Amino acid sequence: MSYDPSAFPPFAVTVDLVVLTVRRHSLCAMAVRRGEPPFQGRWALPGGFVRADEDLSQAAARELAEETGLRAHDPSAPAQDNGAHLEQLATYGDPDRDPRMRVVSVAHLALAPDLPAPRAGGDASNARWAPVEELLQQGGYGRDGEPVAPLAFDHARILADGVERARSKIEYSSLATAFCPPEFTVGELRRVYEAVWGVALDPRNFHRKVTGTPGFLVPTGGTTTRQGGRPAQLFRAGGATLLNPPMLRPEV
Amino acid sequence: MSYDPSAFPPFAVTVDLVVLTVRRHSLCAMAVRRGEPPFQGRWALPGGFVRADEDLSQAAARELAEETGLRAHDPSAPAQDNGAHLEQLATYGDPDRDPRMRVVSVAHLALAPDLPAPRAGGDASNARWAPVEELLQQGGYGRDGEPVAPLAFDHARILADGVERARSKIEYSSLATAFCPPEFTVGELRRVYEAVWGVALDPRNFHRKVTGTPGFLVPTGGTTTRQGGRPAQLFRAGGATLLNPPMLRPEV
DNA sequence: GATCATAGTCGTCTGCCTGACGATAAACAC
DNA sequence: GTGTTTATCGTCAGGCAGACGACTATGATC
Repeated sequence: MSYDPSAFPPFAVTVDLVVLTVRRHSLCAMAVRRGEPPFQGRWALPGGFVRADEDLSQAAARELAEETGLRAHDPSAPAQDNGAHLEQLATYGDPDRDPRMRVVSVAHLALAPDLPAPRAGGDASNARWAPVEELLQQGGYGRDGEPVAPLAFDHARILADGVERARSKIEYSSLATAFCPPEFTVGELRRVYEAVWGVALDPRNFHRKVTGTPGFLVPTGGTTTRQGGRPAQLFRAGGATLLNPPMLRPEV
Repeated sequence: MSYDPSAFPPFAVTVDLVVLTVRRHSLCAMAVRRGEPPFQGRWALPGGFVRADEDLSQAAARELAEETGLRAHDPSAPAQDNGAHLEQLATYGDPDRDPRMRVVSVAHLALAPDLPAPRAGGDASNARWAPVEELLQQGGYGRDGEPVAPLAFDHARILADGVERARSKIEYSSLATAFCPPEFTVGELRRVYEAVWGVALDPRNFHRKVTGTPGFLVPTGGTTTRQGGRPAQLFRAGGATLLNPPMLRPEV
């Protein structure tokens, strides 16, 4: 590794965010509308430049706060301070991914409970939650019948990678609780799995599995009927982060 | 995401490589000795600057070839052309990780079969395979009694992350075959798992498991006695990349 | 050449986990 | 009350993993 200063080309470094949540039983991602070229008017993932004195995770947490108002979860802090889970996803550095200059983007994945309304610098019309299938379908028509343009830059690929990471990670970790409010029921947690995986799960087996995994759920003592039906026990996320044995995703 | 050219600080972008192999029943990583400050004379992970017209994975493959002579496995190509498995690991961008300038390093993980001898620009004394525990122990004494200096920069953390990735990934993927030559026996594959995980596995249960997983192993018809004992069947890696159900790593 | 050490391969048994699904409980709507 | 919805407990069969016995086929040693 030689550091002759003339030997390396300068790069711009950004962080892009795949912010996922579950709304109305479907997996949604945050998208912001680009206000300037290139890809002006198209939807893109939120993100921005890493500052000179910032760590990558700091930059991601700052962007997350700016775009969504969410505080990032300090990984060293105890669970569930209502902050979002934030982790590095992957880095994208194709020379042509930005037409203007060489940009390397360190994508991060954020998982958040369902939130009121997005804000992008206070302008709600330029930020929204959209179902990931809608954002990923190339040039189809959205739910409202409007034609859908693909995401700007290589953001469709980044989003797809983030969704895949989330889908696989809730199998063997307790990360699905990051989509839930601080207190939640087994049924709400099951609906998270169903939305993220896009499958239906047996409520009885799911209940047995999650309540039988030590450290996954801690009962708070309270109950709720906010989902209708018989009152359900409320739980908080337990200390366990790795599930062993894992949740099994039904095939196909 | 605004692109005011005056708004972003310039970064240097490098790739660092965690190259792992299994030698003499222990997990080893490639280390190179630094020829210049900072950390002159200390061991470090191989790596170098990303060039202006290079993708990140291209840069990693180029560095891998330069430092080890290994060709990287094109992920789109069929398995086992004797190239190494190469994947992106994570990106490290702490503002202080390099004392001279702002460097963001995109670390990659490479898995290779046991190789003859390393070469770093043809100079063997400046590159070696070392057991990962030896490289990761901070300021202890190596097997030869010499004091061990920690790896340069944040490379100990990068190596630890790479080792952890490899340990977990061989659980649910067929990646352990990347440590094996094109043809190998069940026992050789088992010794890979034992070296990477640092545990002993039951040869009978292991044999049942790997030969019973569809697509994991394909018999070549040949046999070998290179390990002594009764001749063992030779296998190639099958097409399967994901193991379902996974290999189970014994707890502690 | 018999014996031993080493590896490989095939079976058996038991316990645990999962998927399928029946049954009951506790709320709300009418 | 009746029906609907959701939650929760139980049962049962099949599959897989861990523990481990038994046998096989080579090379090494005496």
